[in-house]
Amino acid sequence: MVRPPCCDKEGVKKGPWTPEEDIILVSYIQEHGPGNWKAVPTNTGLLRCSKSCRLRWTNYLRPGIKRGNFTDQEEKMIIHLQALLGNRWAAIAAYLPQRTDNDIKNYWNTYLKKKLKKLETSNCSESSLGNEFSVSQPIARGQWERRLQTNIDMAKKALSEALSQDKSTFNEGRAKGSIHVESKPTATQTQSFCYASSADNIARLLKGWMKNKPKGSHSNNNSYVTQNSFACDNASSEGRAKGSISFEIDETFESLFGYESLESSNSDQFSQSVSPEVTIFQDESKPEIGDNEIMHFSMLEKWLLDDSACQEKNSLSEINYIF
DNA sequence: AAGAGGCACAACCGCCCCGAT
DNA sequence: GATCGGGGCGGTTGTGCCTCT
Repeated sequence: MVRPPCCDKEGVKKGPWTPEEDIILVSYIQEHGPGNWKAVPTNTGLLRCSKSCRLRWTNYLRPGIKRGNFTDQEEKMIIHLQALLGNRWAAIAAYLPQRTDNDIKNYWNTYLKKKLKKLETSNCSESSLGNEFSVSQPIARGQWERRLQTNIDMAKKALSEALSQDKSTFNEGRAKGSIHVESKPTATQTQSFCYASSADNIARLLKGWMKNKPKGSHSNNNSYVTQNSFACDNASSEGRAKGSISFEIDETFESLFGYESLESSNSDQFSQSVSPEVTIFQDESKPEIGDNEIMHFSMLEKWLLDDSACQEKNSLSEINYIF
């Protein structure tokens, strides 16, 4: 028996999300928390299927997401982890806080895969890419995996400990679903911060949208797209002068979400500034990461990078394992 | 200036897993 | 234990932008 689609094909809107839709979705999630996606289109009036709503949230609207501009370290981690784990993007994303599996997947498919293939073909001439990737000693794959597993086990253990502590300290104020907080902010604190963090993402989208808008889009026109806005704004948000348009939008969102300033909308700053006090969304963005977990991930990352430093020469042989 | 081709990325599709009943 | 449904995941597609000729 063929399973029916998650929603009716008719009356379901497809294609790029509009800022208006984003706002509706975020507002709803602010109020009800993520989860129960089936109910989202019904309760919000969005003409989107539940799955589309979930993806939009998890990949783009969720707070604390960093987009574009992969660093060298991240790139190396992706290469290592892909060699280790294969195309298990969700697993890889778990090691790269603030990155989504979709983002990593896209980055791999559009850039890294080609880069590595180039490397592979040019590798005959050895060291064509400096010392970054070259084949010399065969890697002790089993050892590598054992070390990874050990760290994963440690992380899991830390997580379960953290969670058990949470349960003892966290109480009824919790919304349904997967939401939980580590410390217990006041309702006002939580509420306003959640708005801020999500509004932040949307504001960045809108700013990017407004940049593109003069090309002929109107506010009621659905032809606009929101892509690239994060990357652009991450790069440009700091030290940016307030133009009239962005200022208007800021004001709009300030009034709409009660958010003080959107000008500090750098993801890194965001995560740094909030990491000790985890909000429901912060937590939801990486459900399995607690403070201890973060510590272990940092450790793991350090280990990966340290390891990459001494084993980069071997990475191609790992990569060849995949190709 | 215009068209072709490539690139980047958001979003969709279909399968699978897992918890609830 | 079987069935159902929601959600997660990976693969793929569609589309706008950019660069080259």
